[in-house]
Amino acid sequence: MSEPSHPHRSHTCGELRPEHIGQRVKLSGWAYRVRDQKHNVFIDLRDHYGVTQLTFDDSQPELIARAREVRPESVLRVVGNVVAREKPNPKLETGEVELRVERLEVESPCETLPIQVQIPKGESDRADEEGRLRWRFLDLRRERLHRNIVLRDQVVRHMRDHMHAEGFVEFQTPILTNSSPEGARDYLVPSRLHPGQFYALPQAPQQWKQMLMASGFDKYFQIAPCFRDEDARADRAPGEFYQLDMEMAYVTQEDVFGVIERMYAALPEKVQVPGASPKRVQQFPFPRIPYWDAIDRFGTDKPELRFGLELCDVSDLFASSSFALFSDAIGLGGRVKALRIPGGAREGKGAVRRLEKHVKDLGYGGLPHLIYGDDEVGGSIAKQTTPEERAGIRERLQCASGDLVVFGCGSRAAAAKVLGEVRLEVARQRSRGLSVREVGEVFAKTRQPTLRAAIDAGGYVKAFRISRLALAGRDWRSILGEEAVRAGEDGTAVLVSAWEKKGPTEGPLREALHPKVLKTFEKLVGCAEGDVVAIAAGTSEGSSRALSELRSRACQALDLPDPDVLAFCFIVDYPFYELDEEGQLAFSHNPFSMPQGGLEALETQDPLDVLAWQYDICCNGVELSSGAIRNHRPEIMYRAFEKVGYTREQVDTEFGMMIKAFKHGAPPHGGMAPGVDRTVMLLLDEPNIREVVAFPKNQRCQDLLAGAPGYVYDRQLRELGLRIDLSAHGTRCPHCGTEAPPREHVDAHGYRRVGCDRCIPGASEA
RNA sequence: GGGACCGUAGCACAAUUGGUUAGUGUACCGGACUGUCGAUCCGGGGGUUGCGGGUUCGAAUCCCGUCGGUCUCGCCA
Repeated sequence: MSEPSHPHRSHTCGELRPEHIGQRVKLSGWAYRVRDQKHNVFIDLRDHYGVTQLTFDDSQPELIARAREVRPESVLRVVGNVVAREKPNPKLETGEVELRVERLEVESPCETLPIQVQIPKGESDRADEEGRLRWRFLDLRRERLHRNIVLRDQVVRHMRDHMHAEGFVEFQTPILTNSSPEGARDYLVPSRLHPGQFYALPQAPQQWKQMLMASGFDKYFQIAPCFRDEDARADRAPGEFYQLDMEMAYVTQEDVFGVIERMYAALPEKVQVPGASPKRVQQFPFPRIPYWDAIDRFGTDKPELRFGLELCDVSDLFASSSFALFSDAIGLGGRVKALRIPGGAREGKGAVRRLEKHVKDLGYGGLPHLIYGDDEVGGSIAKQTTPEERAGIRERLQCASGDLVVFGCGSRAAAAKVLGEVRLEVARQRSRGLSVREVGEVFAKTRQPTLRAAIDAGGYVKAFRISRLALAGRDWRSILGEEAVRAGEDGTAVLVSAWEKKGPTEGPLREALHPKVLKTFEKLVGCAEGDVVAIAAGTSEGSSRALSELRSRACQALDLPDPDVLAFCFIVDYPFYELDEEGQLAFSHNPFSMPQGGLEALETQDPLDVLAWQYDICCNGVELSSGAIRNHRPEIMYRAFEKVGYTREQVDTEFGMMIKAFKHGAPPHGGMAPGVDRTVMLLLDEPNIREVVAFPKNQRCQDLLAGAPGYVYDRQLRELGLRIDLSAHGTRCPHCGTEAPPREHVDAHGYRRVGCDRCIPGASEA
């Protein structure tokens, strides 16, 4: 048989199927797992496309000897024959065949791995954040991260396709530009040709897209890098991130919403996460919620709409109350708001304390609450309130026995905000366990017949847990469906059981779960007494789909956020101004948005009542973007800025480019800029933005792989006319923290560095 | 800049809550094994418990400082 002629491969590692049996093929890839049985050696060869099992036997002693020497993550090139497997592996796409190797070359051997690409049993792929960043190219080989980056491409591609299909033109705008009017700190780039002057990296291409509108391009978009020197969050990358930046001329905000909601509504079907349950959009068109409505109902301007538990205004019940905390707040023009947590009292005193601790950790004073029993009412403010007031609350909120009612008071926003935090915390606590986990290991040897058949055919067992569903006196069987054992149409088996101290109550799951592995399972899934647990076995997709269906049913019945649902909304009618900490009038959002009512509103209304054509898009409690219909009228802009203390001259100098453009025929225009990274996080259920970025920075904005930021050569600084002066940065060495004033040094390589004498040895003083 | 939690072998985690020689898994090295597939079994090497100081007869454990990590408030569209 002739050898495949391509120097590296004839097929990929995800390609071989039974129809290739008998062919002679060449594969290249990484040695993923090596299973050495001396007389038989198996190597799983992995590339971007999949995994193929290579086999070696002792008919060729020299070959198998070399196969046994192969170290994980070495790059191999092999030639061999595709044969059918004696025992297929349903977990691999190529699992029906294997490659009987006849030639093996180690193209690029791998040293001992600093982090393992194959995740060891019982370990998390999230462990050792620093090591992951330092060895990012290895981390990126791991299944989940590799998959995330590929899915990110699908998201970005969908965004591009959608925007083009809607008639938008893609642009690239300057990266070296000047400081823009957004509020964050700038990254500055010193200019060599103009010593002492600086470029700024764009915080967003805001000014440029408005220039393009003034230039007549009508519909602009860009997958735009944005640079902001601000501190990180779990969902906010430090330094840089990407937005789908878009802007349109001659539009209302509804025109902008249409483009964006069509893009997001189509996204879940364009991006399928392998092995995960599909996402669906809760409501289309997306609800438009006025800013103050969102605050009043959810206590936040980024409401989580996947479950109810809305806040209720009870100010009228306490207007003349003898309970001073509430009546004083109302007397000062504020509100008293209440949130009913159904069954909240049945979850024990610990649950109330946890909620109280949560709000205290966030800086609130405490959490006044009432506990409604069959007849009596308890709780922290039971003694300070009258029976009439407590009955009024019971009636207003339709309280049942076992409900917990928590209160917030203060200004309209403050009263709602604390309850908004409680609302989210309740949902967080109650939805613990809802995420689907792979638990195949526990059931590897089960003899439960339905499960056994499904595992053998599909290879996967997954599980989720509903916290305390069986405790709350609810009929969990009717919520989830009658039978404890089900076989789905595609051969997927589903087992459901409530949980007691000793384990599952239902026979089938008890039978499937060997007593020896019960503890392992309980630890893995987090089962506790009163929980209800569902497991499904079959293919990766089949088991996910079956569980997803069950879970959605439970979430609906229990008022929990369904992990498979995307609840988008637009928040509209933001206030144009607000008062800052010193009580001064300030722009509440973007100073370049158009006030509703235009110049007349600015002249005649109380500034705090003026609304802006300013909006946000949120999903599942996460802000994806804000945007606005812009203010393209210089006279309105001067007046708007005047109110916050800017003179005409200041506006002209600071925003010269914009004002100039708007004085030469600018179209009405508006847009928004949804975050690309956050969109991907949402779709992939990733809790941290680093999981969807190929080369992220750590919290302190360092790239541990590239070693950025770093010192530069002394001559570079001289060319730029710069000196380093750390006198305003304390008297500690930035490396070791010792109390030794850092000094500038030029080290042996010519780098200009800062540190104490101990940290930069051998350096000569600059 | 503030707060919370964390830091033990390359990596993940233990250490009966202050008590003998700091353990287990994985990775690494060696051995056994003819169909494995997260292989299994046996053996071996590997530790300044982040660093500095303090309390104590005795510190991985308690206290202070510091460095590093994650989350969070401030900040941020």
